[in-house]
Amino acid sequence: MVENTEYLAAALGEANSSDEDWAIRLGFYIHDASRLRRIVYDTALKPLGVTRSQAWVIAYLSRKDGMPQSDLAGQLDLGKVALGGLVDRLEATGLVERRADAADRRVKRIFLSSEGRKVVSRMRKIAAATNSVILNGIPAAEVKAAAQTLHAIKANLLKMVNGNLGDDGD
Amino acid sequence: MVENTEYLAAALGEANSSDEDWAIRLGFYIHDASRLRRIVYDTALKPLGVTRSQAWVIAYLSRKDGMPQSDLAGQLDLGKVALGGLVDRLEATGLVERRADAADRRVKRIFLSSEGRKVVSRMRKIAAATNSVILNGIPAAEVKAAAQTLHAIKANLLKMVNGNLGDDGD
DNA sequence: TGCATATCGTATGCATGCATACTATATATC
DNA sequence: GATATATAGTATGCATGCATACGATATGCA
Repeated sequence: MVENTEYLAAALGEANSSDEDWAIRLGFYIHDASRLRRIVYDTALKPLGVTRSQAWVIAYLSRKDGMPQSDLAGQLDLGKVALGGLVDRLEATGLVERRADAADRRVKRIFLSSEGRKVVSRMRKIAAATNSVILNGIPAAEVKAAAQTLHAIKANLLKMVNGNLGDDGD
Repeated sequence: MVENTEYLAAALGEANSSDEDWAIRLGFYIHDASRLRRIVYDTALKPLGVTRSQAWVIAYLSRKDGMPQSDLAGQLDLGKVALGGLVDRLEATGLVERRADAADRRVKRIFLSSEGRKVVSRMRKIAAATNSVILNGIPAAEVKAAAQTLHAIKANLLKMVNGNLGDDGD
């Protein structure tokens, strides 16, 4: 949402000691990188007619087809409502299908359509290509280190968000 | 939006070579960390009655009061419409004020109210405290390295998004 | 002077996400 | 078996963000 983090870092934090400063910057960079990644992926996926959120749903289904909506929401860490809306739209474009569960009539299971499967396969190529451009020129060691640090940050954040609800062991 | 990245990384990428794997994970971690940070900050700011987006607007204003809406939108990298909505809500809660520009009647300048100023000062304390918890236990050197890597990634992303529109020299 | 063009902010409509509340259905407990 | 409780999905309404279109002004150039 916000890109010129230098300014905002100054506006939000008063710290200028170098460690504090990097800490504040990191937060903004995470935010910026995420936002820009979203834009880039949305643009890259536009020809497929799916949004990023929709893409995630069908990517997930391509590995675990036929999940109940609630499970899918939990796996993707989305609310039931948000996932319901996504499925609505995916169903409207024919990439996905809701089928009633025979055993539990409350449950609706979500299945990829064959059209959906095609989209997933095109998606994978696009995602791989996009990612390599995004990381262009950055040494693999740095990428790995950054990933590990972010993983630790994510663990801290998860602790703050919930006492560890267990939906994410990662 | 999605937390259990391990699974999705596998679903989206086919690569398992370690470098590729970290590259893919990094993308998801960026996304997860950003999303969780958002939740954490929203929660922390809730007592102040402002959302994160609103917080950014007033934080920015605390340094550059009286900007025209368009400039503010550009600085915060938001669309005019999105910013207009934020200002609507901030104005409704009395943190901010729109005043007509005398010279150019198209322009409305945004000013922090005294109430808004109070909120900003409380915000700063909350933001600093929250950030230190988020980075708890992570060595300063790692934080700095991650920030620098993300900065490079951000630069790549900016190149992809636009040919460098110049709104973000950072 | 006067029209063509650019810019400012608003109006609209779509996609997402959140929270809360509600319906239908299961399950557990007495 | 009957009632209390939990779970699956849906309905609603708010906050954000995007894109497009528009009305009000400004400005540039003939």
